[in-house]
Amino acid sequence: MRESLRTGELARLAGVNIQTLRYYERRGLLTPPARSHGGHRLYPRDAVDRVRKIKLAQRLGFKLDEIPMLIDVPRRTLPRGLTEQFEGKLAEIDQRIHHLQEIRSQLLEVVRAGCSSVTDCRCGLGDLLHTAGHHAGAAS
Amino acid sequence: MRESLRTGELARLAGVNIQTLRYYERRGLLTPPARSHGGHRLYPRDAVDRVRKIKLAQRLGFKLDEIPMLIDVPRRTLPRGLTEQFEGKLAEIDQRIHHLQEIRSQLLEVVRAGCSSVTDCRCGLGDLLHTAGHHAGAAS
DNA sequence: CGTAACCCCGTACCCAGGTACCGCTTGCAA
DNA sequence: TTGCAAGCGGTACCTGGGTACGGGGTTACG
Repeated sequence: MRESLRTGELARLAGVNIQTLRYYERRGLLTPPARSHGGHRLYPRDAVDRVRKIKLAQRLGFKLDEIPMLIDVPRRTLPRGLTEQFEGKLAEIDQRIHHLQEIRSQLLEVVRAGCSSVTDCRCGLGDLLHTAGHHAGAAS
Repeated sequence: MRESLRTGELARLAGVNIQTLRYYERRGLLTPPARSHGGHRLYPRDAVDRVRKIKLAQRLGFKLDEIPMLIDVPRRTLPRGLTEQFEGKLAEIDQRIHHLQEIRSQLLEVVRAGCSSVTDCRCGLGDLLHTAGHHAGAAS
């Protein structure tokens, strides 16, 4: 087992696309690795870990730009804000859920009103969607 | 009251940016309006309605590309699929809510474990986020 | 007729998170 | 030594919904 990984190996092990690794490097999420004398990237083995952590943080809803703050913790600059990061994100997610639920209930209202026919439409929102059709013959 | 609106007036009345109107026109959401002899757009008054309907459909979670199918109902081609459109979108929204809820519960787990300190971290997911810090001294 | 405000068009840019293509090297094996 | 996959860098493109800029033409009002 070599002590360094090449792009393709890292990509396979971490479950991402090769291009993605280069993209992360451009974005500053991965430090530029050593190179072979031919210029090929030679990743340390724990790069797998790092990429997986990135992916995990992503699945938890963090944006790429937010991730370094989470995982580049120097173990000394003790991040008092770490829990706050998570709590903030939690609040963010809650808000998004809430927003979607509002949309959901409005949609449900439309569906329940059952405006399957445009000429026989009696739901409030759906009505709004059709008024021009009903009232403005020469529209557009 | 003139019977046609200029771009800026329509934009103000419908609550969108002027550029947005041109963008909608490019996207086929607004039919190209008449022009003054100098080339300025002259929108019919009911264009306000149309733009507002577009915005409403958008708030209900529809993409711009999906909106013409909803509001360009010729009142004759009776859209058997109209309710289906809404139901489909509802299912889509439900799925997104569900996905966010999964994220939420994982985040909650992390927060509850309270890994405010990296050296005193005992949560499962948070642990994953820190293992490199704990175990791989020379990482990155 | 002057001039301010408005509008024209095309193009480029923004966010996020990648993906694809190109022509050229490198590494490794037979 | 040659063959060829895999990797290289750079750039362009994708989705989605716009926004901004620049350099000009038009309109309305006085």
